Amino acid sequence: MTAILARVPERPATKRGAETRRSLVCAARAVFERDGFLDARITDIAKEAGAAHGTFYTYFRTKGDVFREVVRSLEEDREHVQPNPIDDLWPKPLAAVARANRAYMETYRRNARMMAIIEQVATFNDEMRAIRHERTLGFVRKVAAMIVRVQAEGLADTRLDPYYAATALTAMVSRFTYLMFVQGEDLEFEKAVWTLTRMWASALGIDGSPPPLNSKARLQWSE
Amino acid sequence: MTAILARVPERPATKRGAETRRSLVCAARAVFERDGFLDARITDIAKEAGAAHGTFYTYFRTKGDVFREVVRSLEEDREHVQPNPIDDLWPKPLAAVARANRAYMETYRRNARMMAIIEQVATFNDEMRAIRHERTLGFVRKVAAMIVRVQAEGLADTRLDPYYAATALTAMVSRFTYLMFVQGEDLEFEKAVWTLTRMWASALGIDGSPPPLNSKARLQWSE
Amino acid sequence: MTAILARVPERPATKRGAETRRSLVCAARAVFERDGFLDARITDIAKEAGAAHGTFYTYFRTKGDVFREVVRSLEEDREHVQPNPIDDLWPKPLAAVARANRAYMETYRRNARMMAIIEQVATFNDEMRAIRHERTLGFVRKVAAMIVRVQAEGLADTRLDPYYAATALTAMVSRFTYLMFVQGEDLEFEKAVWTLTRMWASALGIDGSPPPLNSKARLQWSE
Amino acid sequence: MTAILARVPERPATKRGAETRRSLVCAARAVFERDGFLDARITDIAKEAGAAHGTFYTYFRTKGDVFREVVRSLEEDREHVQPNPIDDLWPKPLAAVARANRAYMETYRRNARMMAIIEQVATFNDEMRAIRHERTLGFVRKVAAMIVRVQAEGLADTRLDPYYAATALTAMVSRFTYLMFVQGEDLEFEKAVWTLTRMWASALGIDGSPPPLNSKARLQWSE
DNA sequence: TATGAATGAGCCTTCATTCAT
DNA sequence: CATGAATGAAGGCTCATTCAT
Repeated sequence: MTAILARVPERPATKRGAETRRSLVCAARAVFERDGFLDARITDIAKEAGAAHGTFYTYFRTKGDVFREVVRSLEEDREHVQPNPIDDLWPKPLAAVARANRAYMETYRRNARMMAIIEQVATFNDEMRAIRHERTLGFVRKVAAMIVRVQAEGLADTRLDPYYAATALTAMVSRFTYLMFVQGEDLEFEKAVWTLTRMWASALGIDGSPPPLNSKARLQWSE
Repeated sequence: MTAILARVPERPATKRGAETRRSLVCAARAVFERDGFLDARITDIAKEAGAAHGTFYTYFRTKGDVFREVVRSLEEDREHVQPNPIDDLWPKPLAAVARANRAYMETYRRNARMMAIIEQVATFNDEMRAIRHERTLGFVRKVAAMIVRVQAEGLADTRLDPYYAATALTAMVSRFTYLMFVQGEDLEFEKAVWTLTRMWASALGIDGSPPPLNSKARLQWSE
Repeated sequence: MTAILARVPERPATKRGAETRRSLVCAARAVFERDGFLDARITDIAKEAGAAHGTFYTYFRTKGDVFREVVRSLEEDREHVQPNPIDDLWPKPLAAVARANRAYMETYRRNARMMAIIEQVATFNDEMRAIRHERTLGFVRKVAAMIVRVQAEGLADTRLDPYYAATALTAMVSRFTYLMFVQGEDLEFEKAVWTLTRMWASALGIDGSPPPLNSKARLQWSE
Repeated sequence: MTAILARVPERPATKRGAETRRSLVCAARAVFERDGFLDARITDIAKEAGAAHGTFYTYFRTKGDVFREVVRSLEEDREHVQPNPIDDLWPKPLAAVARANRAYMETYRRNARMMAIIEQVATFNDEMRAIRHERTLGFVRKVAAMIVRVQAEGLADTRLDPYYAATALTAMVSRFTYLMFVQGEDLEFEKAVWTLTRMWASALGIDGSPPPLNSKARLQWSE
C-alpha cells in the first residue's frame, strides 16, 4: 500500500485494453464485496475478471490502486438519486435536510457492502482515511453554513456553535446509516428518514411541523 | 495427517508466569497502539515484553487472543471516571445525560488509540463486531428506556419512536467522539459535552435551560 | 479470522509448467528415498528440483500430496516386468505362481527404498494404510480364488480355508521380500523365488515336481 | 533421537523417585498407544503421569529413551503365555510349532497397538530397526535349527535350504499376525493358529495328521 | 527431586510482484 | 497486450530441551 512505484501502468491504448481494464475494476469490486479488502487476493480479482494473474499488473500497480478506482466509481453513483416529492412536505428549510438525508441514505444502502470495506481500509490506510475525512468535512461545512444561515434568520438556537452542531448532526446521520445498513440493525427506511430529519430540526431548535408519519404514508413510501 | 489436539495455553501457575503473561498483554497493547492490529507481529509483542517469541505461545494461541485480553482490560478502565459537578448544573433529567456523555468521552479519549484499533478489528472479525455492536445496543436500550420515561412525563416529543431516537442519539455521540479523538478533529472538550447534551435534549423536545457556557466556565473546566 | 478458500493448486497450463511439476515429483522421490518421508523438507524437494520453495506450492499443497503422486508413479512401474522362461519349467498351476512371485519381487527390488517409505507413511497415515491394505487384499482375493480352483480340481488340501490360506501365503511372500530388500537380508534372488514357490505349493498340498535348482541354473539366473 | 546426550539421568535414588519413574513409563505407553510415537509429546506423557513437564527430564533424556523402556517392558510380557493343551494334539514335531505360533500370536494380540508403534519407530530409527531385526533373526535361527533337525530325521523336504525356509515361515506367521491384529483383518484366532501350523508343516513337507478343527473344538478354545 | 516457565531451532505457508514467452 | 510460471520476503507455529526456584 505504500510500496515505491516501479512501473506505472499506462492508460490502455487499445479498445481491447480498455475493456480488460474495466472488467478488472468490476471484478475487483465483486471480490472486495465478497472477501473484504484484506482477504481479497490479486489472483482472485484476475480470475473473477477472466484474466490471467499477470494481466492485473498491466493496469494496476497494487491492490490499493484498483481499490481507489472502485471507490471513484462509487462517487458517480451519487447522481442516480432521484428527488422524492414526499420530502417537500416539510416546511421550507427542512425540505432540503430531508432530501439530503434521504439521498445519503439511499446511496449508502445501495453500496452498503463497499461502504463497509471503505471503513475497513480507512482503519489502516492514511490515504483512504484522508479521503473519507475530507468527505465528512465537506458535509460538515455545508451543514455549518446552513446553520449559520438559519441562525441569522432567527429560526435556530443561536447558542450553538455552528461547526460543533454540524459535526454532531453529520455524525448522527452517518453513524445511524452505518448501523442500519452495515451493522444490520433492522430499521425501517422511511421512519428513519423522518426521525433523523425531525431530530435534526429540533436539535437546532428549528420549529417546523413535520409531515405526518402515518401508516398510509409509510405504505406508500417504503420499499 | 495426525492427531488433532486442542493445545490450549493454560493459566500461569506461578507468580512469575502471571507476571510474564501480564507483561505480554501490556506489550501487546503498546504494539497494537503503535502498529495497529494488522501490522502487529507476534514477534514484536514478545520482543516488547522482553521475551522470546515462543513465550507468547505459552500464554496465547493467536494475536486475536491477546487482543481480546487487551480489550477486556479496557472495560475495567470505565470505572475510573469521576463524576464532574459541572454536569449537575443541568436541570433534572439532563444532568444524567451530561454525566453519561462526559464519562463516555473521557474514557474514549483516554483509550482513543485502542478504540481506533477496535474499529479496525471489527471491520474484519465477526466476534469483535458482535462485541462492539452489543455494546452499542446496550447504550441504545438504556437511552430508549430513558426516552420512554421522559415521554411518559410529558417532557419529550411523543411522536418519536424511542428506539429510533435512541439509536440516533447514540450514533451522534459515539461518532462525534470518534471524529474528535480518532480522526483528530480539533474540538474543545467542554464545549463538545455541552453541545452534545444541549442538542440531545432539544432533539427529544426536552426543554431545559442549560448551564451557561461562558469563557470563565471554560477556563475552569477544560483541560 | 477470515474467509477460508480452498487454494487448490491447478494443473499446469503450459509445457514449462508441466516440466517443472514433473521435476518436482522426481525430486520428491529422490528426497524421500534419501531422507524418508518424515525428514523430507519441502524446501529440500524444491531445491533438489532447482526451484524456489514457493514453486512447490504452485503445484502441491502438502508433502503428502507429492508423496501420493510419487506412489502413483510407482504403480506404472509394475508393467515393466518381463516374463521369465525359467518360471515355465514348473508344472502347470505352479508356473503362474512362480511368475507372480518373481514379478512381485522384481518390482519390489527395483523400488525397495520407496517401498520402505510407503511402510513408514502407512504407520501414521490412514489414507496410505488403506491404499496398502487394499492392495494386499487384492492379492489375497486373487490367491484365494486360485486356491478354490485348485481345491476343486482335487489338487490341493481341501481342509484349508481358502481365504486364510491365501492370507498366509501373501503374508509369507510379501514379508520375505521386505526382509530381503528393505531389511537387507542377504539372500539370493533365484533361490528365494524357487523356495517361496516350492513352499507355496506344498503348503497347499499341491504335489508338483519343481524345476531343478542346481548351481548351473543359479549361475545362469542370479544377478 | 540422535541427539548428543548432555546429562544422563541417573537411576532414581529414592523410593518416591522410582515411583515417579514408573508412572512415567506407564503414561508413556498410554500416550504412545493413543497417539503413536510421532505425535506423542513429552508434555502429554508428563501430564498423563500427573507430573510436571520438566520432571520427565529427571529420568529420561528423550522420547526415544522412554520408548526403549516401554518396549523393554513388553518383553517381560512374553512369559505370561500359558501353554495350551490343545496344541499337544498335533503329532510330535508339530506340537512345538503350534505352541510357538500360539504363544507369538497371543502376545502380539495383547500388545497389538504397541507392536504397531514399534513398526512405526522401526521405519525411521536405526536402533529400533536393529532390535526388531535381531528378534526376527532369533526366530529364524531357531526355526532353521528345527528344520535341520527334521530334515535329518528324514521327515522334511531336504531340497529346501533351512535358512530360506525358516525365513519364509517366520515371515508368514509374523505378517499374518500383523494383518490380523494391526491391520484389523477379521480372522478367527483358533482357525488362524490351526491354518498356520498346518501350512507350516506341509510347506516343509512334514506329513502329520492335524487335530480336528470342528465347531465343538472351536467353542472350547476360542475366546 | 519436582516444578513449570522460557527459549529458539526448525519448518511451514502465503501471495504480491516480476518476467520470459 | 496477455499469459501464467517463478520467486522469496515475511511471518506463523511447535515442541524438545534447559534452567532457576
